[in-house]
Amino acid sequence: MPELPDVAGFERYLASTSLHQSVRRTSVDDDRILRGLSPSQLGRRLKHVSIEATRRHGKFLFARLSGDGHLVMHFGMTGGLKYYRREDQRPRHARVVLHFERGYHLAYISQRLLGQVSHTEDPEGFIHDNDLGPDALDEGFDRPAFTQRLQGRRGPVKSRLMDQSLVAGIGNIWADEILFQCRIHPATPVEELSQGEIAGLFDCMRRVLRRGVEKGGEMDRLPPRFLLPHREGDGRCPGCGGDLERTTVGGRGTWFCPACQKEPG
DNA sequence: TTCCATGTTCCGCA
DNA sequence: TTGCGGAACATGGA
Repeated sequence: MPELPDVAGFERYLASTSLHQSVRRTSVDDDRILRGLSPSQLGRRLKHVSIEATRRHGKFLFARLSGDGHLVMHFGMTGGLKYYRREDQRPRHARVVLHFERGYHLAYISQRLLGQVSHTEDPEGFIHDNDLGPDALDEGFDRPAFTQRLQGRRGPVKSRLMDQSLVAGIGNIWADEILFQCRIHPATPVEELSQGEIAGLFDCMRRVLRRGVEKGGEMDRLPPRFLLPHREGDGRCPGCGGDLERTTVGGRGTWFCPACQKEPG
């Protein structure tokens, strides 16, 4: 689930449940989820410390600590957060759990272990070191900046949209939605897009992701004119009513409307 | 049983 | 040297 809209939902969830609560202890269920620090190092970082603020960049979620630095979370292909009271409410695949002084718990969930939990002193440095482009919804990110970052790039537009070093936050699901709303075929080579199409793509990206964030990433709450509710549903294009098609672009399963999104060339 | 999955990284090739 | 495509990774559901 976790692309930009979902992680934005996790950020709100984290901020509404877990701020300003001192951590009594931390448990790590599977240390393969940790990057660059051991379970005991994480435990020391978090002991008697609270989360004071949250921040998201692309698919990464940062939690600023009252001690030093920030807790960093990435959710891989499956994952999320759950705040709970009783131990029998502990979710399956909880890999890291913060146990708060007042008796509540916050679980970081990652079924396939493709996510990561780490620590950084400096989110800006972390973003740079991980070669992340600007967040797709960053206020300061605009059409000219997007166009410039696309300059000289090649390959299917969908693959470039999912390239985190170009723009951070878009994954396989929302890339399909953006391209559908923009009426661009996902396999279109990015070097074949006109300036106007690139500008339109940027606008679609912002509009679609903002709507996704509003809905907290929940597909069934999206407007019916969106592609996402139809790909697992009736399989029909909400624009023309024709059958949606599934293909592979850049090795990833891709849904599109063959009538509305014209084949390149 | 086999295939597929909303992500990232690493390796080979152009 | 740089950038792109595909495989690998780990787990579980259809």
